[in-house]
Amino acid sequence: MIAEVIVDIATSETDRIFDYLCDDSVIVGSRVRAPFGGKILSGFVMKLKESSNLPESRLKKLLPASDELPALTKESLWLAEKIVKRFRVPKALALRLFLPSEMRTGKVRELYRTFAELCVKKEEAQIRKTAKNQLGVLEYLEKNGKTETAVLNNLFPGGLTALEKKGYIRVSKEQILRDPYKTVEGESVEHVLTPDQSAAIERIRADSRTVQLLHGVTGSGKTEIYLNLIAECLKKGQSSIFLVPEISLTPQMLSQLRARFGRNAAILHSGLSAGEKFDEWWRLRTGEAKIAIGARSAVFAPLENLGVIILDEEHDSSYVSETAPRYSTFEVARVRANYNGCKLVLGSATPAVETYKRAKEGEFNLIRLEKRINRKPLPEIVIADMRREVRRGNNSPFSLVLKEEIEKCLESEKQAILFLNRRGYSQTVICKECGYVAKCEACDVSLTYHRDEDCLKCHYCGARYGMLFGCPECGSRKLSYAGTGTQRIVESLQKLYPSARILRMDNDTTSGKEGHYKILKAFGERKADILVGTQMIAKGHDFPAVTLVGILDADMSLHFSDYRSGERTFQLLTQVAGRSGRADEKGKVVLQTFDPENEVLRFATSYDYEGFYENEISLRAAMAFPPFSKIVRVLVTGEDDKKTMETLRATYTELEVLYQNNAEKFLFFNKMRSPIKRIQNKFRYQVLMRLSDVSVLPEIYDICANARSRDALVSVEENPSNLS
DNA sequence: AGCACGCCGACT
DNA sequence: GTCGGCGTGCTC
Repeated sequence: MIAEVIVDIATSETDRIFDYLCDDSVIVGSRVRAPFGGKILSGFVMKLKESSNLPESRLKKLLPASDELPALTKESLWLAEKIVKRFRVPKALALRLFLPSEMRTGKVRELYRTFAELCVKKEEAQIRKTAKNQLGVLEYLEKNGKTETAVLNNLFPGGLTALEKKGYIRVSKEQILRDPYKTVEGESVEHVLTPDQSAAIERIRADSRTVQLLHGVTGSGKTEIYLNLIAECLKKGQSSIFLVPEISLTPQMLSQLRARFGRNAAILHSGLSAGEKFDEWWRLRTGEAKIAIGARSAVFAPLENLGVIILDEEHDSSYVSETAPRYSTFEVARVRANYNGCKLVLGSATPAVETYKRAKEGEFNLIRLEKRINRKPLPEIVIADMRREVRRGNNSPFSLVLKEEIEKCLESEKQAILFLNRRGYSQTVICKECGYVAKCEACDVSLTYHRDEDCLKCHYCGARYGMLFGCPECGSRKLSYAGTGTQRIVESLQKLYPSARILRMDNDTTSGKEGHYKILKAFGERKADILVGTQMIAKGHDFPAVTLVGILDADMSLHFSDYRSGERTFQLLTQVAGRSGRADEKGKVVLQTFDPENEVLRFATSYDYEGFYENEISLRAAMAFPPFSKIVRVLVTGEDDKKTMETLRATYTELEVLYQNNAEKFLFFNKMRSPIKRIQNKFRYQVLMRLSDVSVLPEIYDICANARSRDALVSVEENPSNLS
């Protein structure tokens, strides 16, 4: 028997079939070990055949495989092929998406995990009193008996290895599936649907379209609808995928899911250990678990016979992969839904403009949930005009209204969240007296200040503008070139309220997910009165005692140099506002801005999505921004500036032919240096295009796949979220 | 992605 | 005269 194998090296050089001799125990879709160029690599069996074009003497034998069940299903192989075609990525790269990364990097050894147990009495062991970790291990084992080594290594680093060397401990492997949620107690919850929820489910069932969009305000009970749909599938023996933004897999959410579905659900999230992730994946593959819950990558869950796919918080930017293949979770989910003949249910309080447009045009079924379940009003949003504050001589980051509210909050022993809206690294110029923002004359997006060249640039057309020293509108010299950091906010806050307990959370200060979680937990336990942070505090956790949310600089994201900044701001503000007044107390939100007349802010304060959408879509149409066009960036990066430039030139020449033959499909076409010229020692050049017709996209991918060389990488991004 | 093979510059 | 740089090509 001959196996057609793709070796797990993601380069174009090795991206072809290699034939191997094998026996008939090998199955299509399984992972195998293959001798390749003097090394043993893992590979994927794509096909089996009787004979090869090569003489048998030149073929090598596959090593005996251990997979009794192939890692990849028929559907996985089919979907991988689709991804290869769509993004022109090496097959190995597409195939990797379907396996837990831990499986590939060799961190997981099959289905085993290791246990340690004492093989001598604790008294017999001779250990120095100072060896705390070794003593710790001994004590733990005496008390708890046989224990997983991972637990011990975590609690007493190093202790185990030392004891093992001395022979006091026996380590054994056991084939046990890890259950990461053993300790999570599920309290079973009553789930009676409201008439609105039942009606929504009925409408989803009755509609024949694949994609269903649930548009419902925060608290309208979307989650219950999802869970109901999933439960329905489970009853019929069908499987389901439930996709959520990574951040929303909070402990509360996990226990809720656990309570509802028990071991039928496999929950894939970044907090799991390598082994746990693998086992959850394996439970899905074997069919033991029929529900996959997780972030973006869970869309590749190895499930068969799907009954429904749910994509919650559909607008969330984490659903777009930022590394190749740059798939959109929505696109993959829809392809899978079509393959399985099942529904894809999108849900959001603030759908992406593009999604909403397609729903309104009838491509997706649009279902609105207007009422909140508990009938509680949404918190009141007050706009504070920061221009007036500056004119009155208040140069602090806090408006008078906000100060008053903070004082009230502290007096009544409630909690407050102050939200600093700093996005990314780019900075815009804003006049502190009239709210003027420097924009590109051609593109109508905010200009970005570049410190290195001391100029302003438009990231969409590459135009350069000189620095401003006074406001062109009002002549004021009070121009702000940078936002204020959380550090400074905390300092001035502490000065104002010396006795207040303040917590700070941002990317610079908190290391890793653990750190974030710890801070949120401390705040939830009311160990602080005020939490100051960036957008990472916008989502997730419920803080019942929070009655005030202050948005310090609503303008920062509004004037971010991106055509989606209005959309992002509306989504962000809606989300942040939802942090206030979660329990009985009525919440309040103070929104500080230099641009109080701004439409996006106006619509956000009245929770008017429809109004926001109509306004936004007409702006997009006027400027021919997506969804009325597609922005495509071809990025060329390489360590050698000259060679990178040469690759750019070659790529550009090819693309230019395409452009000239299809000029009517292009709204914009040009090459330029990237706004950030060098990242991680790699020089960056780009060809920026805006297409009115995407039919040339496959050719763009082709050109770029052929253009990449040993010296430079050529990648294609569609509607990139960040043009640096 | 590695690794071997191979052709030109700085040494013993 | 040799050692070693890394450009080019191959791996079933």
